[in-house]
Amino acid sequence: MSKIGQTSDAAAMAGAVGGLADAGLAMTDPVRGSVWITGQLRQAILAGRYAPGEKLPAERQFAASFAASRATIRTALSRLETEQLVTRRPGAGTFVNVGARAGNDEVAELTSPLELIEVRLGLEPNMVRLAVLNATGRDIERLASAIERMEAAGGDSESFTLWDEEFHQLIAEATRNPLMVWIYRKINDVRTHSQWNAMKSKVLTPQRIAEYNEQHLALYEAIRTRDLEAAVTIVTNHLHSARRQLMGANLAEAAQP
Amino acid sequence: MSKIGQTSDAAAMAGAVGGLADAGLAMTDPVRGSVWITGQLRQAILAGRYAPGEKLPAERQFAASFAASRATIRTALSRLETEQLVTRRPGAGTFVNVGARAGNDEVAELTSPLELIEVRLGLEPNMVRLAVLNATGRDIERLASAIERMEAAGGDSESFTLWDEEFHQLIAEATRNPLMVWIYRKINDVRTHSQWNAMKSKVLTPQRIAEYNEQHLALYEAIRTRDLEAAVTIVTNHLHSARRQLMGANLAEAAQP
DNA sequence: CGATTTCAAACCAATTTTGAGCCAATCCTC
DNA sequence: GAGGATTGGCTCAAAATTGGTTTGAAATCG
Repeated sequence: MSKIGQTSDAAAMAGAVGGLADAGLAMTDPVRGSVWITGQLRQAILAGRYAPGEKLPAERQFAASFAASRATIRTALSRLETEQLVTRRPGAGTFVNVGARAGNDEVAELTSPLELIEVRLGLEPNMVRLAVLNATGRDIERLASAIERMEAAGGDSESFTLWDEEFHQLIAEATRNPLMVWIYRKINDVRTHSQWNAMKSKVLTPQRIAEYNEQHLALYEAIRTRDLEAAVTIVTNHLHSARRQLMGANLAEAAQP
Repeated sequence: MSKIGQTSDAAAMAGAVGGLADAGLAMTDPVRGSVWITGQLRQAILAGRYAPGEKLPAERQFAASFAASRATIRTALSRLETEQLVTRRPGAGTFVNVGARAGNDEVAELTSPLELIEVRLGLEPNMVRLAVLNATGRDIERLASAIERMEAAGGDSESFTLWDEEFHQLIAEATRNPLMVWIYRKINDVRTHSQWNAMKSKVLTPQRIAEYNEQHLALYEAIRTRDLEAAVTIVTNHLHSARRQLMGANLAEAAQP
């Protein structure tokens, strides 16, 4: 089940990085046959692109979309029917079976670290802004105690990850905005589930952890003193550098297969 | 304000990577038949857009809103009646059953319209940015067909609300970012929830609907032509004006208890 | 070459959708 | 209370759509 999701992610990332090279080469396409189409549709269904019970587009429409013949589409759909993923009713259409849905956790699996950063980049500066404006004294106290614990903790990547997650959640709560808190809980979900973990050991060097801790401390100070501009700047810079490092790690990893 | 401009270089790289993930560019929309309409209405009821006991719009009006025949609407409503979600009384109308509310969504209940706007202000400009960079041809097509439906639909608040929600969700999907899609689904939940509905009739005047439609059209054009700056500007202005109007309505309401 | 797959076109049968019209119950205004 | 407007309930036949199937040629690959 989830095995497929993982492979698709890996394929997507590999394709993303490798694609930069063969962007202009346009070599022979990797088998755009019925098996490939089967995979595409299976992934689309599992990813929730088509909801359970939903009616899929008609075979003729798929044929046009995939630039394939209807017969090819039919063999692909037949496989999915064999896998109990869809049900076909003559005259009516093809429907996604109810058992074939992607749960909430699948979103976490499907989201790449880079995509995560992109979302955070839009969200966190604003979040910090709201935190500076709306944080209560109690919120600041909690942040302070979190900072204390940070300084007490060792520089290992494991405890850093845990602490980092909590720190961000506290900031989210400091906005006093229920929706923001909910969203950030989801983001933390993704953060822990995503392939970030795979390269965590490579990215989170002790030196870098120390650097991040400095930034966190500065951010806390900015929030405490209600220095809006500084807080936003710190977060923005932090995320930008994080993304830069992330992409660097991605490329480095893909360069030596 | 120049915050967005700074990210342009990095954004371009993100676009390059994300753009390659559209190997499934030949993906098609789910079919908009009676099953789809059933799902839309079911979700609307479960999300609380229509309060228990509330009277739904007439079948003929739904037919206009969904651009479908009345018979199609009737089969959809019949299914909802079978699910005990609604009750139909000849000559009177269709009413939401009292037990039809889904599990109380705390977040949607607790989030005020103003808090919602605050989150959207942080999220949507970035979302649109990613949409401009990553949207596939298929995404643009879907937006185009949505725009067509907008122009075909009447200016009533009912069909506007339905359409507006779909339009924003399409933009979220155009980012090709699973996390973004997930988050925006939640935002739409909150958006359509009760508190906003209470003042919907006051805020959504026909004139304002026309104004919003213009902005939506402009946004679509900006996305289609990949005009990043224009798209971000439109969204930002839109949200700011929405926020202004919202606070105005809030104040007016609070002024006369 | 031979085997497999893909393609294109056509037709069938099941199903859905549509459009029109009319009825009866209910609601609203005068 | 009377009358007009609105609403859901219902019928019916034509049109459109959809999966199922066949056939034969073309393309692909070992």
